Amino acid sequence: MKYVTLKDIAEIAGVSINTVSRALHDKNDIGIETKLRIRAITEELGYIPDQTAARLRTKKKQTIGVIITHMNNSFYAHILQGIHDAVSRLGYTMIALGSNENLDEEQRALVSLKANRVAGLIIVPSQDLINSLDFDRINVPHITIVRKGRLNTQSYFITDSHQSGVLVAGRFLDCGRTSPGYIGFDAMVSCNKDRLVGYKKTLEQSCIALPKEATIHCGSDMQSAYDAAKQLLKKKRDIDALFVYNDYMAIGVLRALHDLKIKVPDSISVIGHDDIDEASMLVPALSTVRVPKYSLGYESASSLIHLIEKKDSFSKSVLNTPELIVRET
Amino acid sequence: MKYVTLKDIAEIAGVSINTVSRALHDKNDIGIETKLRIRAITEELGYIPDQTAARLRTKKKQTIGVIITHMNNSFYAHILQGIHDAVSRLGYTMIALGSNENLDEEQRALVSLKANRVAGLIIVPSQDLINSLDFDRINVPHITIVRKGRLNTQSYFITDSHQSGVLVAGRFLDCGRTSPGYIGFDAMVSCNKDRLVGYKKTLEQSCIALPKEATIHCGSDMQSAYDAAKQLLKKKRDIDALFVYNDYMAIGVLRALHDLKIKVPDSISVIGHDDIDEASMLVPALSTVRVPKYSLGYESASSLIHLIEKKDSFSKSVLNTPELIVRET
DNA sequence: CCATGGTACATTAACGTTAATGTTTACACT
DNA sequence: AGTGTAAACATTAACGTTAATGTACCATGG
Repeated sequence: MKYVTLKDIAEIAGVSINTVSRALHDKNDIGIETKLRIRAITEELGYIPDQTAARLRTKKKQTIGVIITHMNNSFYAHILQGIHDAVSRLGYTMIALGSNENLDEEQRALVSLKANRVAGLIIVPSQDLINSLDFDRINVPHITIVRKGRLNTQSYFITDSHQSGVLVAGRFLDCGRTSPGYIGFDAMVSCNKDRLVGYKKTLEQSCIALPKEATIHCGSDMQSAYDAAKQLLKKKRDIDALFVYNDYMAIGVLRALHDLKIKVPDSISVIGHDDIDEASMLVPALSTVRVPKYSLGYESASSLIHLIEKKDSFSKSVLNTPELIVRET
Repeated sequence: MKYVTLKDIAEIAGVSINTVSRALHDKNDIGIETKLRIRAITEELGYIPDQTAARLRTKKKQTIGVIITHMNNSFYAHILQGIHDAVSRLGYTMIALGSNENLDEEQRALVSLKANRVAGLIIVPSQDLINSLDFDRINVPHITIVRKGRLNTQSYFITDSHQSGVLVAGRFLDCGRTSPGYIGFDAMVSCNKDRLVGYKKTLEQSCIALPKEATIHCGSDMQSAYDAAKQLLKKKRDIDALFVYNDYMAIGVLRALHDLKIKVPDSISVIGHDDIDEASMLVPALSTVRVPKYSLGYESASSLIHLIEKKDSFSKSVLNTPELIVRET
């Protein structure tokens, strides 16, 4: 409740506040025995420095803000872990907030993080890219991850979504599937768009069409995906291969197929995206596209901090290469 | 990069810093036209108050720290959402960190949060309760959730784990199961212990034993649960009912049973705990015990803030009643 | 013996706020 | 005219730090 301050320590030690500060920071201009005495008192009182006051003074902010879309998708849990590890290794702390794919919450999160004077931001831009954050005006160092931002101008760390589409299409072609479908997320989201393009083009190179009525875009929760899958397969029963935007949604899709009594993978093959923890444990185990979640977080945070500290005018865009993981679907 | 300050606004408006502050806070002692002029300038410059500086001055900290064990279990995502909503409705912000069920990380998280001068803490105590946080020494208002703390003295918001065990045992008895098993988490964790006691006692009241070799304790990740289930069922093949510590682990257990070619629920019935999003979408859909995740977070955060602001010497302990959700396992 | 320089401190100021206290001006009232 | 008072501002101080600057003391050297 009442925190110990430098002043408390100074009074007990009978020295000035500044001397205590110097003693704790191993600065010069301090006698060895004074230093040890101060250290002992500090230890005893359980002093924990007030980082907020220190930051106010030094103008080094040392906090990285993170805005992700979904707190309940374990895909992001791994990314957060990566960010957290990188950030704390470099002496920073992390504040993570969720936008729930909602522009209002995204804006509120942004304001909250700026009010807390974060040194930089890592953002997964929310669904509505037309109206999403105007990155030019953020005026805090920032990068987007997972998805490109609205203007595609700022730095981003994403995976090669186009390549994901290519991989999945290739797999379906190898299996001799002829009637592919796609269950995607909001059509404007960059990674959704890129995946779809890579998927469709690759299919078309082998003269397999992806008709408009075989693709559907829905919300990013399991239930929406469940509903979308049912709707899609009622409309177009002959689909024998389904690429789903992410594994989380694919869980709903698999359930829908089960309820429709469509056998996976005999009647229909399903491939998700992300390779979340659940994927290998599902029955049947979900085939998917693996992306380096942890390192995506770790590397993006490391780069952001590098940018902040070195003040490079960096505009780095990293494309991680995805990897197809074939399991049972 | 460079944030607008009150000073900037004051210079443009040609007034003192304090006048700007009063204008923005709707204080008295300010002329209406001056106020409007200042507001206009503020708006134009996109001023966002520095909460850290304000908190330093007012000594109102307005941040709640949260330490949870698992970032990647969606059970906690819902709790966090509840905390976040409660906290922000009351004008606070939230910093959430994960301990990964690890004492060191838990300690580091605690220090980090204290260094950021949080007003209060919501903690899911980590696995190793013997050595876990010494809550008496935290000296910041705090409550534990989900699990009791080491000394069981401080305030906590948990669900009635004993009752969970009773419900599951009752269900197994109703189905005529005679050889129950338990796949649990660390034996010292309060909710694990309580669930097991309720489960075992209820079974024994109907003269069904829960032998030692039918219970196993393992790590809280899917893979550990998968391994544990395999091990348990190789050792004791006749188990026909399995209560699993949580749904997340149950996903691994279901997969293990599938790999062992044991039919669910024909040969063995499985009930998890938490009712996470995935539960209803699994094939077969997981029967489970539902707990009010969101409201657990919401209510605990509301209470904590009440405690902080009213300075009640509160020692509130809330037991939420769990609810059995019967699905297909 | 006094200037020089180093050691080990203290003092002061600043970060961006907010709260308490001062100050100026205008105007009403006796 | 002189006093009181209220409105509308400014000034100052404080929150807990850290950085820059100041100072007392002692030892050293020419």
